[in-house]
Amino acid sequence: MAYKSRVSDAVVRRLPMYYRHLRELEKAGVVRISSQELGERMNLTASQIRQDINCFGGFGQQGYGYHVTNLKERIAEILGLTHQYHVIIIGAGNIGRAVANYPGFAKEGFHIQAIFDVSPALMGIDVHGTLVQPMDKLDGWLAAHQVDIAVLAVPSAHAQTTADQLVRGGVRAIWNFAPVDLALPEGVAVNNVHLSDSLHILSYRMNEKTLFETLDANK
Amino acid sequence: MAYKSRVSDAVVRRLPMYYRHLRELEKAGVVRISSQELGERMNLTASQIRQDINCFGGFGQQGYGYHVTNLKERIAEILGLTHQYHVIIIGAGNIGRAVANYPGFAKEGFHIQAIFDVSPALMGIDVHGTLVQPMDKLDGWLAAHQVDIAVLAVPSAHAQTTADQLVRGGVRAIWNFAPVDLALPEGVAVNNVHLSDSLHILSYRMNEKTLFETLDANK
DNA sequence: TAGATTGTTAATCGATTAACAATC
DNA sequence: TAGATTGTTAATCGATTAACAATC
Repeated sequence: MAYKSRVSDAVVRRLPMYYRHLRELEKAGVVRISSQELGERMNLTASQIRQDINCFGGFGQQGYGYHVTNLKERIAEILGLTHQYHVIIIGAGNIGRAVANYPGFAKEGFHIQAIFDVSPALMGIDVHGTLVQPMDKLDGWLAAHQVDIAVLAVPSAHAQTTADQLVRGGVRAIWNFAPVDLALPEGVAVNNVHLSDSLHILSYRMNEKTLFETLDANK
Repeated sequence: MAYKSRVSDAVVRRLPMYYRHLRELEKAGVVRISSQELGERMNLTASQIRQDINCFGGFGQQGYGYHVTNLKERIAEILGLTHQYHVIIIGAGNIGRAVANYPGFAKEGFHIQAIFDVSPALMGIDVHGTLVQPMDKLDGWLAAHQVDIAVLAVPSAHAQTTADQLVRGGVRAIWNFAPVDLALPEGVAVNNVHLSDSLHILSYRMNEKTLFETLDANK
């Protein structure tokens, strides 16, 4: 049977935010925090924070609140940040290279093992200590190495076929930067970074007020 | 009084998706489409599509459906993509440069006018036809030019202060790539691209099943 | 006209908030 | 112990889905 997530997307999207704030609090030397205080900091209700955390277990203590470091560690586990991951990057364009050069990844357990591209001009170029390989080496690489995560940073026209290739090769998760909604089999995780969608949302928000003034006037 | 959005975030987040699919359909020569067909394509219910679209007006026709090009144009207007925008980039690191080099932006009306960075090593470097300027030129630039959108691609430690500086300089919208939740006054739009949050969500999803097997076992 | 499909109202479902007993 | 704050159940709110009359 298809695996059905037990935690709503709304909650999952907040998890990295909790992790970020807890790390900051820990860094600032805060030892304990109540759902009330954390809520004020994060612009959430205390109730929501307690509900969210209790999807995974009771990590707090009545009368005391939450131990910052402990809760941070629990959320790191929940997010899978206590594991190590083998990562490959498909596409050595601007985005692929920016991801490869992102300093925090290796520290968090995401280790870039290889980077592939079609363009002959980029062949053999050194990207953050990894040499760009031609795409026709991809199948061979997948056969020879265990790859956990593939960063998909290819033009949209090739995104789905490349994703299929990655899935056949045993990749467990795809971090997709192509402006496309991929169709993937059950069991392969995906998360999208749709940059142009994000810019369009920004553009919507900065124009919303004017938009409705116009729409209302034309009624 | 503070401006309260009339359209829920859930709807706004779907708008760029509609736009993307309608552009593809138009390109494929599809002239008309029903909410039913569009829903199958986008994995949404026909009902939801009609509800979403009717937040902004009745763009369909009973018995016919929606005219693809017309609906695409209406959504482009809603998203503010029929305007031209003056954009500056703060931070000429990997992300700032990747954004600057993104080919689609100018075509969609987002025109990069200037790029700033603190690092002396990057001064005067040409990024996609624009010379990197030192940060102390930013205030002067903002005083002399009308800037609609700032791309904020600086280290998190400087994100809030830089954002404040941009707001003082009259910037109307911030596209934020720093892993920080900015505090901004009413009337300044923001949208975040939290790359590490996105990766953490991917990591969560690929581990969720195992996670709950462990959590359940420990009960 | 008859058939199709929208726009819109009503019903349902799920997420958020409130309340409070449990307990540290 | 008394005070504080969680974990959890119940109430509310909002988003999604279903239904159907309007109409092209």
